[in-house]
Amino acid sequence: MAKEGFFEKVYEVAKQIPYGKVTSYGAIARYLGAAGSARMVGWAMNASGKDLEVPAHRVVNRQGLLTGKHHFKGTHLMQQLLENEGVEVKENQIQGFEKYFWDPIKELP
DNA sequence: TGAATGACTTCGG
DNA sequence: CCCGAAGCCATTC
Repeated sequence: MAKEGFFEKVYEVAKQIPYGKVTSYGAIARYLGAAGSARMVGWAMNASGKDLEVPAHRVVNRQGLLTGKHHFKGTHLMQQLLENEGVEVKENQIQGFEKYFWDPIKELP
């Protein structure tokens, strides 16, 4: 089995995302020290949904676009989850993304 | 061992 | 301003 060190870190950060907040793959990757490995963050999310319960719906790309939505169970499940948390989303894109953006590098120690 | 993939990001035309 | 291509790193076949 492969090492889950990287994934484990991603899970930790994703779980620490506060309610009604969102972050980007690049931000998490950079926080983990793996700047440039933004794809791996998404990869970790893919694995997270299989075993752990990680709020992957709170993780979006740099544009605040729900790119990972295509990998969710439902079509609008990810969007509904965000809206349920008070995040305004339209056309798979978060409205006022900067307002809901939560940077682990700035928020987490 | 090497090649391919991927829920991103950035630069160039 | 909009679209396309390359780069990145870790995991998987």
